[in-house]
Amino acid sequence: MTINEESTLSNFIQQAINNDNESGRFDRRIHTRFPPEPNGYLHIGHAKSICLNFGLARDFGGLCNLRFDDTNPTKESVEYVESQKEDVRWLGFDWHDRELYASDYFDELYEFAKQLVLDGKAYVDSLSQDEIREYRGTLTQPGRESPYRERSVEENIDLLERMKDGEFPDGAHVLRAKIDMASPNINMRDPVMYRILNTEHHRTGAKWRIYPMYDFAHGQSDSIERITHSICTMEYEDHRPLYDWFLEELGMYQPRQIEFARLNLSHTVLSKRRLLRLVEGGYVNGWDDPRMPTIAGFRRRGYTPEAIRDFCDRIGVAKNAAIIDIALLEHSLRDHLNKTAPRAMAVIRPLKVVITNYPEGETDWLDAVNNPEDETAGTRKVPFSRELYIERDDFMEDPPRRFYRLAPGREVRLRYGYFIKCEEVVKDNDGEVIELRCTYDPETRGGSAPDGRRVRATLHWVSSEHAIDAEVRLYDHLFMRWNPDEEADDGADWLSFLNPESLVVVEAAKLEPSLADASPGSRYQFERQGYFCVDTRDSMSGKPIFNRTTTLRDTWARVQRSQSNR
RNA sequence: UGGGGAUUCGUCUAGUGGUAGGACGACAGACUCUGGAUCUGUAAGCCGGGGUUCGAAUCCCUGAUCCCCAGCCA
Repeated sequence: MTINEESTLSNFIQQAINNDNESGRFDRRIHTRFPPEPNGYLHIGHAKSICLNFGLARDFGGLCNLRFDDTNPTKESVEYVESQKEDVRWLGFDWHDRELYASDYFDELYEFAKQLVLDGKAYVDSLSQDEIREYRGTLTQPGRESPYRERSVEENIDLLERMKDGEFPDGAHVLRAKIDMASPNINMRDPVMYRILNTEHHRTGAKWRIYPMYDFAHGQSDSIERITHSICTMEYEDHRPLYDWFLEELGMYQPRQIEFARLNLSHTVLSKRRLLRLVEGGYVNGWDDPRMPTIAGFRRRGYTPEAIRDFCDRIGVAKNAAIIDIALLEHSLRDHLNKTAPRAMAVIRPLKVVITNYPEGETDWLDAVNNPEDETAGTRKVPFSRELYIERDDFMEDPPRRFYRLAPGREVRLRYGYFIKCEEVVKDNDGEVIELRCTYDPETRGGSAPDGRRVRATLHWVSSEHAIDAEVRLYDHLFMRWNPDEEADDGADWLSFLNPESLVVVEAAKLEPSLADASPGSRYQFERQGYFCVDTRDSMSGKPIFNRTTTLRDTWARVQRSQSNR
């Protein structure tokens, strides 16, 4: 896949690394890490970080660790660890033997904490949670020092050990760094290093009763792993002075933290809280619902890792809050699927067509190209017979200007088949068109006329006798709004912007018979309609279910839109 | 007069004192047995105001707007 060399080679993080290489700051060594907290499913925003961190390591000939930031056992689980590993792997990245955990360093971290206490740089605070908040001050007012701030080293060590040994209930004490309660940066106002959590950890079991906070664990973990560039999102910029402070006070090797803007995607939400609400509120069917912006959701929807990686390369890396048009993701998707997905014919909303001059009971097996973008994909046979289905949308009794599909008296081509002409329209008592009676030209077999006659349209079709039935799930954007997070003028909230048509189920689509044994997860282009994949969860042999990954670009739809706007 | 960060086509993004470029999207056309793909072209931008300079997106001053921070979450 071609990547945009220009943009991938000129983002500010690459420049920073180049500078560090020139100055020899890290001995020209590059070592990054992707540090998810195993408390949920990875989403497209994480994909940006994964591609960035693993990509940098790849491009600069360095390494990238997978490190789980598992410092809060109340929210984390092995299930999440497993799903996150699967997602990183699926995206195409390999951490080799460096599957690491912040919890691997709990012993060392505890020793670091004791060292700071011994140095008079940390103390045990026994204020309640509310009191600590009160003492912290506000954004505009400095905080006040805790009455416990000047406890003796001996008392602090004693209390800390007893905290570790499980002598106290949750919240009784915390260990705090002694920095500056008047700092304009709230993170420096004696931040909490350890809190008591009488909870078992998914990896360390019942060993610990106290767990380190992010700020006390992350930098030291980076340092222990000899990370050179610790890349994180903008909200951690205010934490960088603290990151550096711990490492300096501890006299440890110091990586460089660099912040970039997290990804926002149009027509969806990416905050963990909102994603969780969608799942728990039943607005979608689980974390891997094909409408979810999770890696698992995209995978089930039929997206390819190549498409997501290409997207991450295209969006660039910068520091300003941006909302990327989801159309860009869809562009990367179509770009890859166009080259790789075999074509097939499927009629989603069938309209019966009888070829009146075609012999009854006869079947003609026609040659169809599997992928015009890939000669090696070969050809297949599709059956033609007297009774067919075409798409309802491909016929109009009273066609408007620029509609050049089938209409009474008009001739069109059936793809890889024959030219047919509509002779008669059959309706039911309600005036609904239920059948078309057409004639075919035997001379046009394969799709071209010996007399050089041309037709304006080519339609997809299936033979009714040979077609297989399938359920088709038509997915669309989850939200109707560019930015659902932005409150509406009338105060309506983000959930009210859910797209009621984000999933439309069609029970009885008609597929060409070659699709009968399509395996779960396999992707196709249904010609003239879009890319579809066999659902990996609900599809069963004999009763296939296809998910629409995305539509094809639709010029006719655009024409219709511009006509109705007039 | 709390701290931190940001602002370049509709949306992203390059630019590092010397012709504002690319991508997506939009529009127009060519081609086409997918109204797909492909190809060609068009429109579209430096947050505002001052200043420095032969020359400013870039340097200086000033203002505006947006984002993040007051978890014993990460």
